[in-house]
Amino acid sequence: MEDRRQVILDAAMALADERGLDAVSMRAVAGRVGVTPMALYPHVGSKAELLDAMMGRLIGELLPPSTGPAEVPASAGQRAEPLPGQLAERWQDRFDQFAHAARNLARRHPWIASLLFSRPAVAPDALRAVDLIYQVLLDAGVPESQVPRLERLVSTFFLGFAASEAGGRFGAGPLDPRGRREQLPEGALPAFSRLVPWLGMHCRLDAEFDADLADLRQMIEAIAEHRDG
Amino acid sequence: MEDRRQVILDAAMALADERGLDAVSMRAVAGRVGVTPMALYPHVGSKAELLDAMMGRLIGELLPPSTGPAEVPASAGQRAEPLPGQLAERWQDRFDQFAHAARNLARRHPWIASLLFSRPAVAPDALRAVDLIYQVLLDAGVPESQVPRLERLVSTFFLGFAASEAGGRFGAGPLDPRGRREQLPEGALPAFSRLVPWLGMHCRLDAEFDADLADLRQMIEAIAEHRDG
DNA sequence: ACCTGAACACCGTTCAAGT
DNA sequence: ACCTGAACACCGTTCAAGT
Repeated sequence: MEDRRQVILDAAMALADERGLDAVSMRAVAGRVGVTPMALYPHVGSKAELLDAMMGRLIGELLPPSTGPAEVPASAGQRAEPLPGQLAERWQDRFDQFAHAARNLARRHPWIASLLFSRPAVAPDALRAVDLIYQVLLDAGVPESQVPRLERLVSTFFLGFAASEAGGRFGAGPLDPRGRREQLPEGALPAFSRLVPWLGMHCRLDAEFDADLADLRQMIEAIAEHRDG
Repeated sequence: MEDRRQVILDAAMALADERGLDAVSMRAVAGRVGVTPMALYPHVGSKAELLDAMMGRLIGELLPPSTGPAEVPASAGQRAEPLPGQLAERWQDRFDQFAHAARNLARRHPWIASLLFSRPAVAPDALRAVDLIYQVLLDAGVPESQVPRLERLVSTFFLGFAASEAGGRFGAGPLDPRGRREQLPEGALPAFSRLVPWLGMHCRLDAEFDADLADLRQMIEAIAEHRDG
């Protein structure tokens, strides 16, 4: 009985991976399963619940193997580079581990970013991910009163980066010939002219992400140092 | 002739403000203008171009009055708290000014965040916004080679925060009774238990945003100080 | 030059009916 | 218990036709 549900989820995720989130319609998913659209409803409730379930599964893949059965594991499909079963000792390494796992996941399943922004991640595994970052921040020495706020800051950046990468916000960039700079009067962009040598750099997003992580770690350390803030 | 286009844009933005981005269909916009759906196409090209134009207008509202005519200004409608015509002297103040203007705009028009993530902001005014942040970072003493990357880091956070606020990601929070913590085994969330006293804080998102800005400013200062990075 | 109307290929979801 | 088929109220967009 739960078997049918997993098959439906598999089909929906495959469809999202292959043809984007817009291609995930109840009709298309049903077609892939080989069934009438209406046959899905008893199993997934509605389209919104289907999307929530897809999100929950992906977040589960992000985490180290659970100690308890939060959700039935994916029946088939590639498990996408989860965190290593053994977490690193240093908080800095755990921070980078999680960040890279999240970004790699988002690159494999680009549709997750827009989903995460559009609905509260209330799946059990989402809470485990939050708890993982909480622990990183506590181990770094961040005062307890600041930990929840910093978790939101950091995960907002991770999500934003993933969404930007997936949605193409970083893609074209200000040097794109279609960037309509010509429509602006001379001198309207004073800072651009000074920075022309550096404006092609964002093609190397891997290096950029690493540098961002280094800056965020430094920020966390600074907050941990003067704990009176 | 351009008059009709502005009327259509007004209708689309009003619809988005009142009933959300999903309510902006070509048919609904046309109905509001008092015309057949197909009458829109000569003026706005397609739905995608209509959404781009809406985004361009909103970004224009964010900026101090342009020195050149980047776009015909909004014909009617509330102009939503743009930056003051006179920009602050200190980069810290300009940083906060811009961040607050962006957040207030996103609260007034919650649909902009999902739009910004889903298509590259290639409107002329978007480049002016990027240039404004470039200038702030340069004035802070950030090395030129790091400025474009830091602009993306900072604006990614701004956008992510706005999207999270608009989409409800911060909303329910981990203390929400529907947050299915009960489904997790005891001890699965070790850090949560230590932080229970602080988990209600995110209801005061205004204060949280200010604290985030302070941390980001500190990060920028740290990068400016050892310029050898 | 500008708009209309019918049409095409889609949506999510309800409801009564089948087996 | 599980699935189907027809229907309802929607989409964006094309195309030929009107004025």
